[in-house]
Amino acid sequence: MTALPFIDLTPRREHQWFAEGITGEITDALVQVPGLHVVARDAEAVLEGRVYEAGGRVRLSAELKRTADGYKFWSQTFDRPMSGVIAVEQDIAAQIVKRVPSARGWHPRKLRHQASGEAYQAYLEGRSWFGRGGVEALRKAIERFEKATAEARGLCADLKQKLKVEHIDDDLKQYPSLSFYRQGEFIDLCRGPHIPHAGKIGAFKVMTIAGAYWKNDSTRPQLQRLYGTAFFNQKDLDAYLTRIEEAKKRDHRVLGKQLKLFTISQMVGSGLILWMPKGATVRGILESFIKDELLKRGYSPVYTPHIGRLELYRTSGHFPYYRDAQFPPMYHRPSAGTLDLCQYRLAMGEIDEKREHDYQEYMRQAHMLPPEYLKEPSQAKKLEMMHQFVLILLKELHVNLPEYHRATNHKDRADALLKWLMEQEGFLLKPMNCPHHIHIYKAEPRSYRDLPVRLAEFGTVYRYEQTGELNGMTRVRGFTQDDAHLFMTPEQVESEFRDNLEFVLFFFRTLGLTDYRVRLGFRDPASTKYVGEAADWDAAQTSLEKIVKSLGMSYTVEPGEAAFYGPKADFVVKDCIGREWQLGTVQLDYNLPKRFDLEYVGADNKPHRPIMIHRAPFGSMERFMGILIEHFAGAFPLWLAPEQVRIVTVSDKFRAYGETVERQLRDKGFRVAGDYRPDKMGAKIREAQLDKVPYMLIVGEKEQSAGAVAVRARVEGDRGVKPVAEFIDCIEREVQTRSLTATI
RNA sequence: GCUGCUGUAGCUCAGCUGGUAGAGCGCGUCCUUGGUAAGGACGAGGUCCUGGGUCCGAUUCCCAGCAGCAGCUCCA
Repeated sequence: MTALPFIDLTPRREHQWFAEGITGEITDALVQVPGLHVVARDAEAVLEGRVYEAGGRVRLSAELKRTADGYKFWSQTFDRPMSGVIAVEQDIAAQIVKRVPSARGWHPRKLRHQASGEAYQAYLEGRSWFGRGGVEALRKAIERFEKATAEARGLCADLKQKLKVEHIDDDLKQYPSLSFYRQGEFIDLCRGPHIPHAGKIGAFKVMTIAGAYWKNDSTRPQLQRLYGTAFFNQKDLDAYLTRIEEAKKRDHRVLGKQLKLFTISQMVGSGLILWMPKGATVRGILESFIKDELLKRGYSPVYTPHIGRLELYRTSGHFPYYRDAQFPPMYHRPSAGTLDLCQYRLAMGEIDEKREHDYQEYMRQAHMLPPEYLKEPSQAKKLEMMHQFVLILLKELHVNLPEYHRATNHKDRADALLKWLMEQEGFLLKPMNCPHHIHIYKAEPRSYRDLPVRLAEFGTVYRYEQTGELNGMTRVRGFTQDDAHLFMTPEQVESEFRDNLEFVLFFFRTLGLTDYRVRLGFRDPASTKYVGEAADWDAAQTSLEKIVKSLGMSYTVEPGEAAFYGPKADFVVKDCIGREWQLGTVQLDYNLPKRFDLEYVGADNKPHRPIMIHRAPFGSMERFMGILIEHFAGAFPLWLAPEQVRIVTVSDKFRAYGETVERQLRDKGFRVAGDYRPDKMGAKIREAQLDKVPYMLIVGEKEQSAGAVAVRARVEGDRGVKPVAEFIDCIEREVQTRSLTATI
């Protein structure tokens, strides 16, 4: 091991936790991570800036892929469990080491017992990979070889890579042969391609490490995944990192705070947006903009309440289908909630993790949680205990439910309970507006002459999103959709759908949103989550694609992305760090009209079933606002800016004149503020710049005597002195045309 | 929900492996009355996320919870 490189993992506070040599062992262990090659080089490169190497350079490599940003690389997911815990630097380095598989006798050993805490040292036993191959091994070419599938399976089994074996059995056995890559003695099943050898990587950085489900399936085990990026040289890497930093400055969560657009309070609840005056101003302008357009296009405004009876959502299917993503139902009888929970689980026939906590809580409150329940490992027995609990509850409530008692299995018991629950008055915070709008449609008989009926509302809905999904304004638990539901004859579907796509495009164009993609969400034929007849789906999907084609839009068809009731076209945009969000959406629905038994009278004087379109050009005001903040980097165009003009006085003496200018602008309907503090003008200008106010009007001696203002545009700077009236003309025009200039 | 990281003043963060905390910006008061991105002085402001535990002593170490961040899963 003499001249061999090693990683020095600097512990958080001191160095003496690790015996010298341990670091080499860690490198050694890293080598064994499937898909991760460790390369020794001459340089002082660091891993995440904190892992130093004595005589060489550590590099990670794996699949390289060219992207718009350069090269990206990521490791394969690890194949074996970890067994060591190391207290080192708090970030990446520790994570890598922590996750290294145990193949070579990786032993954690308690090093020292602090007053309370424990520190661990970990060390490896066994021969060193470097020890045998040395640096030369790392410079070896990465070679590809192929094996017949059966042989390949055997090789993976020999390497004790059980997930690879599983992968072959599940998905790869259809291929006659499989490819491997080898560097020295490291062998990995991989489709490739690979770089010729790891030395090709000039600079890399491990970006993040995170869990990922095996085969992206949340019921399967979770593995660790390393994300990194690699470039041919350090300069390109630095440039890339700088670009990322710049992008993060556009983050709507950062700008929203800085510019006082919105806030989120833990007390009010996570995922619930509090729109501050400036954010609310922008939203209000957007809403009026939409409302005006809707009126022009023949929509009728409606208002509906924020809650509805559970029965409504049972009929629509939303309550049973999205049960876990909703706030709990509200029953008048408190115990009905508990029975509802039991009914749900008896119906499912399993104890789901998500509801277990709630269930135990109810049981505990009812003094009905026996220790046996907690210890019971069998799901079937737990369900049986739940059933016994229901019996007691029914008795105590004096609920006579003969059907429940007669039932011999959980499914029938669940049905009996459901029947009772349906008689109980219960409400749900509305997760969707459509059921309410449907009942407006149903409130009067409809003739084909009335169609299409277009009902629009800024409808606020509530969904209990998983904690891990919440994200600023883009993923929240309460949001307002710029929603509308259209009811029409089959003949009208095509033109209505087309109009709506154009509608969305019109908004996006107005706001300068050009970087989006169109996604056609179709049914996944293999999935059971969809309702309705296959024939309806096929018809809907075919006509949808036809319309999109005829509009000349580029799009991708994505099976499995449909709503449960119908196919849809979504407009998807990226946020400042490249994550995709669905904004505008137009959805076809043949199912809800059936569920709610909607009708219209046709020309033949017979009842017919209308077809529905759900559409929301912005998606939700919250998400749209979030994306818009990032799109404009907080610098809204004049027509949207919460503060359009700021008066800046050169000194205190000109306050009175400043106020007359302010009044003139306000009378014309502009959003204007005056900064009359006795600070230096330069400081006040700087503040207005940072507040991203489009126009500053500097007033002092010169302006006062001329009845004018010195105009400073946020982007171009000083534009010279103008009479007030002339300035007003200018900005009136800019607002009317919804100009997007000066928004950088 | 899962994996990992983080949680200190209004904001951004520092606090050197345990002895009741600091900076910059912001805020307040006073001085300064100026010409296109930061004038100066003084001052106020903190349950160090919450709850347990270890210890003579915990912001610091341990456990649990909550919240935020990144990724995965989900997204009507």
